[in-house]
Amino acid sequence: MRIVFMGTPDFAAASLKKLIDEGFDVVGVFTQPDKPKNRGMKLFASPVKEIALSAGIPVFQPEKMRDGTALEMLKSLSPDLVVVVAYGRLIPDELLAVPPKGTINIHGSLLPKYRGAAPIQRAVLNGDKITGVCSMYIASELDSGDIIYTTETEIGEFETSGQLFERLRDMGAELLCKTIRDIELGTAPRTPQNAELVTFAPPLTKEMSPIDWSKTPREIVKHICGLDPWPVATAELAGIPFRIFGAEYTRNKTDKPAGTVISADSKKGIEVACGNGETLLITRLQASGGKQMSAADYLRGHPISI
RNA sequence: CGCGGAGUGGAGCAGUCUGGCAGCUCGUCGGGCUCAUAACCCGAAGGUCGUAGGUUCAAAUCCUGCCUCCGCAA
Repeated sequence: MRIVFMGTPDFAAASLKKLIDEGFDVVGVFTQPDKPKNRGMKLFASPVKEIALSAGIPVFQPEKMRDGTALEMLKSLSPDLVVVVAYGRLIPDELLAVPPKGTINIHGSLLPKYRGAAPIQRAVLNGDKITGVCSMYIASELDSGDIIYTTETEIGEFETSGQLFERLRDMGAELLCKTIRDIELGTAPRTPQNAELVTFAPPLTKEMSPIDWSKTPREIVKHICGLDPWPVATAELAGIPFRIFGAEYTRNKTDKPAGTVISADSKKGIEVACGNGETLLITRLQASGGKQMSAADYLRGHPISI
């Protein structure tokens, strides 16, 4: 079965690599054009492109999806099935119509929950205990297609979006292989999404970074974990701006206003007042110009007196 | 050459502007004290000051090249 793969970031590259390793016949790869990134604004190829090139698979990087060139590229490959994983573009209907076995997608949530760009981060942010990945047929409307298979997993209390991302990425690659095999055998199920349960996961923005200390400790922990590795939670503690990476629960109570630094112990970390008179211990942070470090290490070089 | 920050014993920092003894908070090791400790007291080890060159009687400090790490820019 001739397969065309479309994807761009790390999340997609893992699936592509799995397909290649499992011996699927990947005849072509679509990925977004190289973009300038990082310091120096150097041009970077997407992770998917690197995998494809090292496997000797032809790479296509159309600038636009709707001017006809992408359609011609796809037709020339005469795929039986198209697989899309985090391509970063909507696929026009005329491309969806090309492969006889359909166009499928891997999504990082239990659809119909969390349609959209940031399903994994939103699940962490909202404090969900369960999430997962699913495979689905692509329909014209974003993430609205019929579900094929799902895999569930628990979210750790202190698991970051980045950590969950890696797990779901690998689970997604597994699920993709199973899905393709069953499509080939003709045994793949097809379940429409329950429209009443649809929710959306809009992209994260930097405006979300500042911690709202009036929330509960758990909400703040979820905020910190959900925004890691991007855009990262921020807070001003004792007047100093920090990026916050880790926290632990305490059993302490305080009558100080939310956001007040209660203690700064170079053995433990920085304890801050939250909502309901509860407190949270900040254990990992980064000051401007420095690198990420434990709060205890920071306090050894920069003592904070209460 | 997109903008900016930083490299100093094992960790985190000060010292650099104004050149002149390698310093602070910890950790480690040894000893002491205590019913007890992530407590306290005494002592010790551990550093080519990122790297290469330059200026100087003298460079962590001033000048130049290079390397590495970090933030912005998605």
